[in-house]
Amino acid sequence: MSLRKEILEVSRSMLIEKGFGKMSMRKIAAAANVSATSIYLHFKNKDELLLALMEDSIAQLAEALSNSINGNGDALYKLETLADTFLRFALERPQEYEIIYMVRPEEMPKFPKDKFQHIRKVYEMLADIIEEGRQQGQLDVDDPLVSAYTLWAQLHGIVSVILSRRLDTRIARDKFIEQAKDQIIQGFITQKTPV
Amino acid sequence: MSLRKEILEVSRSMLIEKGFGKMSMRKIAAAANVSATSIYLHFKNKDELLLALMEDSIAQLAEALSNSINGNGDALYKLETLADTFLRFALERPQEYEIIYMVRPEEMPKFPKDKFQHIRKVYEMLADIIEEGRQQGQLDVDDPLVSAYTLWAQLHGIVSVILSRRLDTRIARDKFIEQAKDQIIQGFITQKTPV
Amino acid sequence: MSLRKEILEVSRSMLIEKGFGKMSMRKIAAAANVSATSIYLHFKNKDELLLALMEDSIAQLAEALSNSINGNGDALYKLETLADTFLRFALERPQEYEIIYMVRPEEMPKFPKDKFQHIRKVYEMLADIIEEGRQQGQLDVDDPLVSAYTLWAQLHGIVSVILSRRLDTRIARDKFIEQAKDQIIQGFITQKTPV
Amino acid sequence: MSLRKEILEVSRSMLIEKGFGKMSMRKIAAAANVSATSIYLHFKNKDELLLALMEDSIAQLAEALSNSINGNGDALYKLETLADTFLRFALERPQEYEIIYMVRPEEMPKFPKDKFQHIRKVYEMLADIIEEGRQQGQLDVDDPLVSAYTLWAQLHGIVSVILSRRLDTRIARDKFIEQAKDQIIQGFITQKTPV
DNA sequence: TATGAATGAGCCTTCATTCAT
DNA sequence: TATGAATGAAGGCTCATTCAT
Repeated sequence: MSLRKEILEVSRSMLIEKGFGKMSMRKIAAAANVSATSIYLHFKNKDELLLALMEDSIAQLAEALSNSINGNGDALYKLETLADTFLRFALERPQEYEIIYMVRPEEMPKFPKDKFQHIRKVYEMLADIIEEGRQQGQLDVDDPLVSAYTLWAQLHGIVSVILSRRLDTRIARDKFIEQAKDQIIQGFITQKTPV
Repeated sequence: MSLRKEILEVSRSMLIEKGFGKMSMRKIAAAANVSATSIYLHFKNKDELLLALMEDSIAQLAEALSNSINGNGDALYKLETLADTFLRFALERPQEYEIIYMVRPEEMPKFPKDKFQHIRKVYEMLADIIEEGRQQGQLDVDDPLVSAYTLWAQLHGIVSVILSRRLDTRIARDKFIEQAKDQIIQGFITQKTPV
Repeated sequence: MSLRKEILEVSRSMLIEKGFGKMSMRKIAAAANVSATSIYLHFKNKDELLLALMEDSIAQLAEALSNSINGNGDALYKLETLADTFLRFALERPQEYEIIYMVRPEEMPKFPKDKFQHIRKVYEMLADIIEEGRQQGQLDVDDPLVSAYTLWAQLHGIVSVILSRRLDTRIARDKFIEQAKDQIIQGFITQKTPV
Repeated sequence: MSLRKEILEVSRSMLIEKGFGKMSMRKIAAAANVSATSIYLHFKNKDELLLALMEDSIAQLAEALSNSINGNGDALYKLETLADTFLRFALERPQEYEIIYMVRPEEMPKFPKDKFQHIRKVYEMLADIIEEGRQQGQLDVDDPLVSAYTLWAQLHGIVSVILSRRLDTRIARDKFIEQAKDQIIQGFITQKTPV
């Protein structure tokens, strides 16, 4: 494996296990069995390394979502599939997922916007499907792009509560996820007789 | 103002602005115009300081939510009010809100569980209202406590996307919030003719 | 118990258990359930506190030695008794004993010489007994005062090896002590036929 | 000179002059004209630095003792030579010597036992010589290994009193040493007519 | 592409001591 | 006699980064 990849992999684990503050160049170097200096041959500095990790994670999530809808089914079915995929990705590969949200907002400006094009594409894919559902009368939404964001946000909320371990110990994780997913989707569906 | 309060206030800003890792006792001391040592007269160490901040924030959110429903209205109305209050609190006082989620999960064990009783009470209040709505046939939920958590989680997702500045610049914040809120509530409502 | 005594007692334990470096005024205060400031009402500073501890210990050792020889027996017997007492005191009350040697030499000048008069008296008592033995032909020594110091020094060596845990684990402590004591005394005794 | 050696040398002085507690990494760095950080390139931490100093000192003492007996003479002569060498080493190079006893017993467990093998070898050399003297009828000892330890302990006592400046100002240092040495050796010698 | 040596800045924390009460 | 609040100094240590090789 190339050193670059090795560094990324080691960093990813460390980032998740110890948090950004305790992910140190030294420790990464030690874990990758190279000198600390060597990291700088591949990444300009710690921020760039983090950015590379983010890009990677975003790309993977995007790919997972894309792959999961292979043309089959109507808009609602696709939406459910996407929600499923999103939740599964986030919960099965928390490392990848969490990194996307790891950069603190006030540090975001440091990160070049064009790196987030990938994620925009995902939103647009979501918006397209929602728009499709709207036209078919299945979904009751106002603005599809906004809805894409609300959908993602709600799913992120579910994931976030679990990954940050704020879920009550009295509550079964799977039940929580199922119920949440149903409610979220329900919020998008056209009601026959509006309340 | 007491030094203790001054420290808490200064820390709170710093915690939000720079994150826990970069919130340093020295900087807090400097900002509060006291010696670094003095902080230790009021807080045993950095962790305890963070804990005090968390407790504070949780208490304030709990109070805001409690105050907002003053007996008026039916369950659905109360639920909408609570969602409103939650979002307003989080977005108007992001400092208070964010601190609640600032402790990274892997560091959670450091923090005594009993400090989170406060937050449990909030969940139980939510659950009670949801149960009330269920009995009145307004809300269609399975397990009220679980629903309390899914509600909170979805609201948190909305807040989280905004505060972490992941919202697309093309999207109007207010529109996003309104639409999100409607969808979330919609997910709880009993459908006349189930789809 | 007077606070002064309480402080002394607490300090003594702490001094032995943690060493001078880690015996802190704060910790002493905490252990004695008083404020750190209060210590300064009884002792000018940390050095004075240590000095008080030393004086105390020296006085106790001196007393133990004095008491042990109550006129009975000849000089050799007295010498053996003193050696016994010395070793027993040091090994049974290592706290008291070690403090006597705890002040580092380069810090000795800080400590007023007249505080060590007590210990001089002990040496003089030893010298007197040795002189008595010399006159009776039992002991073969050159200068009694010098001999008092060599005796003490050798005994101290034995104690020191034990207390500093440098004794080989293969060696039985009691055997070591017995053999050492015999050899030391033997070094003082007049040989019938000098070698 | 290599920085490692420079650090060791500077530390050694500081350790003796100020004691372990007041020997600070920063001060060592300053005295060696390097940054404090640089020390950590050569020694993992303060304890390891102390350990390196100890090992060094032990090795040097062991070597001095080994070298001093070059096969010549009988056991008694060798024993006297060793005592001489021991005392001279300790008093001429007090820094090297004192470090051997500088680690406080309660901190000993931190230090790996196998580092003290060197010193065991010295004891065994002593024991061999004593055993030789016993077989030749020159020395009257019970257990040679125990005797090796008592010999060392007695010599250490002499050194200790001098280095810790507890020797009475009325007493000539050289006289004290000579007399002590004679008495110690005397304690080992077979008495023609036992008393 | 890789490294060892080096560093300045910064970290959390503890300390002995003082001062006003 | 006692204290709570405060502090300057210092401690061990880790960090991201650079430079010469």
